[in-house]
Amino acid sequence: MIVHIDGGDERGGSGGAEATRRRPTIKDVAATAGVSRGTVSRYLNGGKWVSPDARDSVERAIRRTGYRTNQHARSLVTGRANALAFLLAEPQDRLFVDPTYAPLLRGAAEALAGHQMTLNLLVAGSPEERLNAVTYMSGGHVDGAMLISSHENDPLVDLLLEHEIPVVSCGLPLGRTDRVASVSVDEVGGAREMVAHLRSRGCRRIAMITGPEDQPGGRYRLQGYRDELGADFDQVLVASGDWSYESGTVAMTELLGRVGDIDAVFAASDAMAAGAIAALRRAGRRIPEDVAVGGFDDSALATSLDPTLTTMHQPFDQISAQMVALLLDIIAGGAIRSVTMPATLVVRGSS
Amino acid sequence: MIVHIDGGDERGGSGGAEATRRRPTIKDVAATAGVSRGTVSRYLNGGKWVSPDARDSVERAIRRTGYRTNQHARSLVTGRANALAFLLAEPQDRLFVDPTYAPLLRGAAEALAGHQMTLNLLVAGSPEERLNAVTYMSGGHVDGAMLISSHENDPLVDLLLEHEIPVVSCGLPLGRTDRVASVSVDEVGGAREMVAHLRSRGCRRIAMITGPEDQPGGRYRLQGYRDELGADFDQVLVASGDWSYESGTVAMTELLGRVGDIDAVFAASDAMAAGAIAALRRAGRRIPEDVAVGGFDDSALATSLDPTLTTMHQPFDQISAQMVALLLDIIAGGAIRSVTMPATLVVRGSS
DNA sequence: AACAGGACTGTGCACGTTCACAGTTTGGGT
DNA sequence: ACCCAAACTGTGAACGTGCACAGTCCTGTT
Repeated sequence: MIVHIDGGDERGGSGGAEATRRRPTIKDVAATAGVSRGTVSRYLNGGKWVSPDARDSVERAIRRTGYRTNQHARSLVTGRANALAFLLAEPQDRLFVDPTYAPLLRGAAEALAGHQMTLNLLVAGSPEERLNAVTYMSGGHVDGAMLISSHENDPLVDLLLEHEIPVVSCGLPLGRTDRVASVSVDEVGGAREMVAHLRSRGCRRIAMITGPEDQPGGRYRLQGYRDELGADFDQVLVASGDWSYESGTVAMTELLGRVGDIDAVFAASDAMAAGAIAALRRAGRRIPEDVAVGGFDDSALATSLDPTLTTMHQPFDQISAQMVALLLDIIAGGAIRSVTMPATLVVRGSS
Repeated sequence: MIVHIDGGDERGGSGGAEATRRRPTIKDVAATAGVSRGTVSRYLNGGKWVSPDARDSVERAIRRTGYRTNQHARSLVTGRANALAFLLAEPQDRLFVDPTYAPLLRGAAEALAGHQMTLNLLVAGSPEERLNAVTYMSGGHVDGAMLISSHENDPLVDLLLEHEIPVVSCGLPLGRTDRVASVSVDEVGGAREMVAHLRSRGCRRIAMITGPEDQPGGRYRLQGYRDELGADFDQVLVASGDWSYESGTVAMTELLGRVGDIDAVFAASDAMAAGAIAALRRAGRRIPEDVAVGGFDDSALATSLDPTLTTMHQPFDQISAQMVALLLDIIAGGAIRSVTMPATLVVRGSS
């Protein structure tokens, strides 16, 4: 390791110069604007009950002094943090393997920017991290939490409820549907639509690669597949994965070894669909001529595959916007609500 | 969209019951412990100059009251936020495509947990986001920033310096090496080592797929490649990518079309190496018999490829730990320093 | 016995903001 | 001419913590 030092510090004023310019406070603004603290405060919080004249001079004073409100002081008195947590309940090694987190994160940050709020990313995979995260959140750092990847009976949900932290879940929180708000895509309906689409293409032996049973996407997409197939459902056509590319490859290989006449496969994620495509290629099957492939998510992968992937589009931007809206409403005292949004079929080259 | 409402609010106490239990403050702890606020405060901040007796009763009182320190009040008086920013300077569409961010993020969070500090993730891709992020940071929310993906002449660096926000960059910040601290891997040396390795395998026509020229990893890995090859360097053997799998495929296809006798390729990222492998396969080349492949990063991809990927291991956990250490030192008044760490060759099936 | 100094403890103030409340002005209706 | 509400403004508390300072006690030395 090479350590290499550049320059020193620029501290210590020369003589009596009042070098350390204190950060301007609301008092300074009030003084230079010729009004009182109260008026400035009112201006900062919406401008209700402040005359046009006062408004102008306050604005000028803020510009002149370079004032910026001290969030800590504000939070101390209001009790609000003006921040929400983006809470990832994923074990360490899985962090960000799911390509769906990025658009969710981005959408939430964008939606929040309009409300003068910010996003704090918290990772709570291990029990220790869970505790840290809850301590942090209940410490007043955050007004509420967006729970991103919840598993069935996740102790995190109980901890959040126990500490009375407003929370909205992405996807139905299995087992606790009634106590926490949620925004979810219509998993069952989406899966049914994909299966119906594959059937309309003439496929008759449609396999499925599922996600983990303890997550809503894993459970309900399988349910939709089963519902739509009805009497045609056959357990031998189902293999399970963990959302990842690799697990898609493994599951597809397993399916091909088990069943000879598969003519379509519906994977519960685009990544698994990509893995399945790789396995199908290796087995010499043509896509979509021999086997049609359908995914779920409409992630960036879908268009960069060869062939491009038919998949169910999840409206991530709307989902995150809804999560923010719901959470802010709950924080403001609103009721716990749940919102379901439709997934829409996007037909591409793989079917 | 289906909206569906469950239950109402549980507000409004029944009669005169003092229902809204105020959060316990340091004063309550002091009262139940039978000591003064000062003693409790001293206990909380290291326990220096507090007697064993007092220590015990404070500890008991904290447990009994369920006290948790109010970070906002603390920050207001100390001026410190006890949080660092993880600042991603990536345009929206590229967010988290780079698999190297996750281990960095995780490592930083872990290193920080030991210091009772937390991480705030900020995304600053667009000019608007840059401004928001800087406003947030200079608002006192954060004590310093870890700049993750810096590009040459990124205006973000100037903004940070201008607002006197302590910053440490991951990778040498092109153009401003002297003014901001940084932790970087020895890009040039690492690239040379990989090229030397490929040569030691008997390869003579070693191609390279580079990253963007405006990022240190893009620039210096190419320089190492060029340095090591010396007189054997040939511009026709160089194609450029953008770190992504797809760009690796495209670059490799381009190289194969341009040069016939390539017997090795060094990709500046594992993802591009994976893309290159796909392209080589498609062209009927065997790996490593016909063409050896080397990557850079040693990301999770490397071991899940077929064949497994020879690559340069980046010590992400050490890098993030160093970034945290350097940043905390700067915040404490230390000098601006830069640290370089070695990348180590990991030989696997692709060479 | 007086004293010095270390170990510990308590108190008042400051941090920068919001909020409730009490004023002051204005304008319109009686 | 009077009054009342609406529109605006200023002031004195808090909010919960850390820190400087002034104490008090105890132990060992002169």
